[in-house]
Amino acid sequence: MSEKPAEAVIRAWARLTRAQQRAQGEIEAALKAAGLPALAWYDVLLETERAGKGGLRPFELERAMLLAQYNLSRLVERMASAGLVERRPCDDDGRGHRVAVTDAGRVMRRRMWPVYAQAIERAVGNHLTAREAKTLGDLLGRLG
Amino acid sequence: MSEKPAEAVIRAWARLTRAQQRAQGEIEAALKAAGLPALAWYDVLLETERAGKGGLRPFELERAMLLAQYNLSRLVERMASAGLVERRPCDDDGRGHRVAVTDAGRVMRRRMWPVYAQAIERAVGNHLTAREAKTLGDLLGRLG
DNA sequence: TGCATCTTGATGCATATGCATGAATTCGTA
DNA sequence: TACGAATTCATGCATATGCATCAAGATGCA
Repeated sequence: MSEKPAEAVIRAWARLTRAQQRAQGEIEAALKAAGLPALAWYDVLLETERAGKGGLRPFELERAMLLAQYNLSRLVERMASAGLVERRPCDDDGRGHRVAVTDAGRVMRRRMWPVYAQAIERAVGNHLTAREAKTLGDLLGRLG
Repeated sequence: MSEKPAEAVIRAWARLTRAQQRAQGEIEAALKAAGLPALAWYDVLLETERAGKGGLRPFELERAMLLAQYNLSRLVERMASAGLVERRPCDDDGRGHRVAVTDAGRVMRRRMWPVYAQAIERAVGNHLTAREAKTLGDLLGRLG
């Protein structure tokens, strides 16, 4: 394994990056145009909502979001001072804490979703049939 | 058009981002581990080599790389002071200039390629059959 | 031609990221 | 239990990015 990549692999990689950059660019622009926070904030809100009442540990968020530790630490800090999440002491581990979404955070996520969803549709859905979208998702899942 | 995205579309988008981040992370790490410059530098070197003798205009690079204008301006500046590209006055347009690769730049790109190629294979090729890689590339091309 | 407008590119300033490291706590194990 | 190693998270400092704006040259058109 890990020899020279075939042409098709190189092309797939090049287009993967390009497609992602383009789509993300459009989506971020749509959010910003609507006066909403960036995508990363949405992801934190979603993960913390999914985690339920007790929230989750920063290192869990870090893995879920593929974010560097220091990066996540500061993201949470900014979101906390914006009132969208809160840090709570962690009973069973004195080193860390838990990050939980606030009511304002839940409201914000609901406000973001329609804009986000429409942008996804424009950037991705519009270019593919339903069948293609499924195939694409499956293939990308293999890389995950 | 542009209504609510289907589940498959949302999943495709989520995995697109995740797969790209993961692959890019691995590839950047491989380059860094080899003491080589980042991916963006490779792209500039490749584009300027492709452009041939006269190089190309910053705004062309900007579009080819989906990079913001100020961002590209500074990237070129750093690469120029590293001796990998050079800025030349532009005959037919006094506002701008041309960016051309230097010999050192060509050498650097050749040095980067084996590391880059192997990282692509590991991050992408290893997970897909040849047929799948082609399908993935085609589908991603539709988003471009 | 003359002047408003657009294009091209750079840059000051605020913000975000990367890197190295530190501080607190827990874990593994002798 | 005791203590070195590992985990969790924050932070100072350097670098990179985003935003607004500026300067200089091209372009269009009255």
